[in-house]
Order: sequence, then C-alpha cells, then structure tokens
Amino acid sequence: MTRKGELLRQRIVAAADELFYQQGYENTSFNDIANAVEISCGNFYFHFKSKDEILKAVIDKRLENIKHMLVDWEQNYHKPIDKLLAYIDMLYSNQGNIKNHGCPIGVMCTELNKANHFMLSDAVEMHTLFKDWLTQQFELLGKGKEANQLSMHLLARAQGIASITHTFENTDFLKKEIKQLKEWLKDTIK
Amino acid sequence: MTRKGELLRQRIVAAADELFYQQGYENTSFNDIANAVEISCGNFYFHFKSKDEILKAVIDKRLENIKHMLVDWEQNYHKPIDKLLAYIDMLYSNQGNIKNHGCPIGVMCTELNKANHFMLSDAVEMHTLFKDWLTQQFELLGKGKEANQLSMHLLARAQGIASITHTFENTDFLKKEIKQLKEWLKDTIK
DNA sequence: GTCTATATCGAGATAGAC
DNA sequence: GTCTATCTCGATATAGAC
Repeated sequence: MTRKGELLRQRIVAAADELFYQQGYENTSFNDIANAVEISCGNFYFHFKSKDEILKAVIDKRLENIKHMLVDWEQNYHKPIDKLLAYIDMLYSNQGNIKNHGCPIGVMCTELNKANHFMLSDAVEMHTLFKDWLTQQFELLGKGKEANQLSMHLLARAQGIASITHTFENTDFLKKEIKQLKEWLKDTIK
Repeated sequence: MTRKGELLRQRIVAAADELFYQQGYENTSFNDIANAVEISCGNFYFHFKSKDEILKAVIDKRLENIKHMLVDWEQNYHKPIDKLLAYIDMLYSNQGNIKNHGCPIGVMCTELNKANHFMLSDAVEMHTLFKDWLTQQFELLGKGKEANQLSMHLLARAQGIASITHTFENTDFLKKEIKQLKEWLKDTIK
C-alpha cells in the first residue's frame, strides 16, 4: 500500500467512524461515506472488501484510541483515585457528543446486538478495556473481590447518565449526576 | 372493522412488538412479522398503510401498557416509597428479557434517534410517563424541587443497569445493583 | 379480507475502462 | 488507484384476482 493509498484509507475510516456514531452503522450507506470523503462509491472496494471490513477498521481504531487514552491516564495520574476521576471527567468533556449521539460504545453495542452481528464481541471489547482498567484501580484501593462489581457499577452509572442525557437532551442532568458520582466514589473508597 | 379483522390486527401488533424488541425495528421485515402471524405479506396493507403505522401501533400499545401498570401500582401500593420500590422491582422481574434484549424503552429510543425517525418523540413519551410518575412520588416524600432530579437519577440507574446487564449478559450484576439501588432509595428519602 | 404477482427503490457489491 | 456502469438482492409497497 502506497502512502497516498494509506492516507485515503485512514480518511475513510475517520469519516465512517463519525457517521457510524452519528447515524448508526446500518443507517450509514457507502454513498454517505463516499460523499464525506469525496470519492466515488466504486473506489471503496479497492480499500475495503466489504462494509463489515470498514466496521472492523472503525472498531479497531476505537480500541486503539481507548488503549492510548488509558496509557495517557496511567502517565498523567498516579493515585488510583485520580485515575478513576479521569474516567468520570471523560463524561464531562464529552457532554456535547453524549447529548447529541449518546455513548459511542453503548450505542454501537446495542445496534450490533440487535442485528445479531458477528462483530458484537469486538464492540463489547471496548467496554471490557475500560472495565478491566477500572477494576485494577479499585484493586489498588484494596477493594479485593469487590473491585469488579465496583467497576461495573461505575460503567453502568456512566451508561445510564449517557442514555438519559441523550434521550432528554439535557446536559444539566449530566453535570449534576457527575457531581453525585464523584461523591459516591469518595464515599466508596474511604 | 369486523371482530375478526380487529383480532388479527391485534395479533400483528403483538408479534411486531415482540420482534421489534428482539431484533429492532429496522431489522424486522414485513416477512418476519407475516411469518410470525402466519399471514401473507400483502395482507398486511389491509390492516396498516405502512411499516411506520405498525410502529405507531406498537408504541401506542406500549404506552397503554405503561399507563395500566402505573394505575395498578397506584391501586396496589399506597406509600410513595412502596411505589418507587415497585418500579425497581420491575427490573428484577424482567431480568431475563433485559439480559437478552436490554430495556425495551431505552433500546427503541436509541434506534429511532439514530434513524432520525419522526416517531422518536412518541418513544420518548414512554420514558416520560415513568419519569413524571416517579417525580410525583418524590414530591409526596417532600423532595420539592429535587424531585425531578431524583426521578431522572432513578431512570438513569435503571437504564445503566439494563445496558450493562445486556452487554455482559450478566444477571448477577443486575441483582447486586438492585440491592444497592434500594439502599440508595432508603438513604435518600430518610 | 386474503391472496399472488409485481412494481419500485436503495443498498452492497462487481466488472472493466482509464 | 480511481472512475462509471452495472449486477443482484431484499425491502417496502401496490394491483388486482379471488
């Protein structure tokens, strides 16, 4: 693959990523993506064998992004509590997108689940990356066997906040919930 | 409309309701519904002008179900706290469906939102019915201006629990979360 | 009221010119 | 590598016989 071809491929994946988030995977046609990248519909198949392959590239990209994010948090924060707070703050900084499109992970898992899509497990892996990392932080805080349940609790709270913020298009709710979630965290780890 | 025709119409709506929940609206074709009800695909259009009209009938039916449920709870429980607990217990009794298909309301709102479907607002009304009723209970408990936020908090917790239970196909998580949610409620209203 | 046959449309995907 | 033209398929929807 030449440099130019590789760059176009990345642009396709980036456009697909955004469109899948905004409109969903099935509602996004090749034409939508082709228009966004300004290529012809046929050109697509030089870079990807099928629509599923684009989805795979999008999920892989998201997984890489999450891994990088976790590495960054590892480097920037040292105390487990600060790492957990970084996760919660992600909700705050993404509030605009959440209001408009929901949680990208949750929404994609829901869609692939309904469609009984074979790539569902890859999408769930996005959740698992966060879950395992959060579990680790709770373990470092001495939560032992409870750590996994606490991690999933945090995931669920985040999903719930994203879902209701999206449905009611209400970021005030999100802000208040984030405060409460931080209080819950403080009470839980002490 | 004759009695027989009306009955068939109800069977169609019931089958569509179930299939929309299990597979999603867009993934469910007329053929799927026709097979379930054992009628021909053409026969459909005698009872409904379009697929959207079936969706409308399904949403209307769900709205009616929710209203009846709330009336039942009003009749069976007298203290606001018991009414709030009835809402939480609904999660417990639906755990099997939640594990397999998620929350029917949340999942439908997500799908219609992505598809930018004009009937989204009707689906959101399902959430609003619960929200307003829960708000009322918190008001009766003297929560005043906080009542709405508490109601939305409860909705969000339920959505989050349903989402994670579904994604990880884990009802143990759901059971533990329900316990915690009841404790939160107890602490909140005292 | 219910059926079969068919129209229509947009999607993913392919072929082959350039 | 990128394009245009085309294929195929499944979906919603319609027409008209019975």
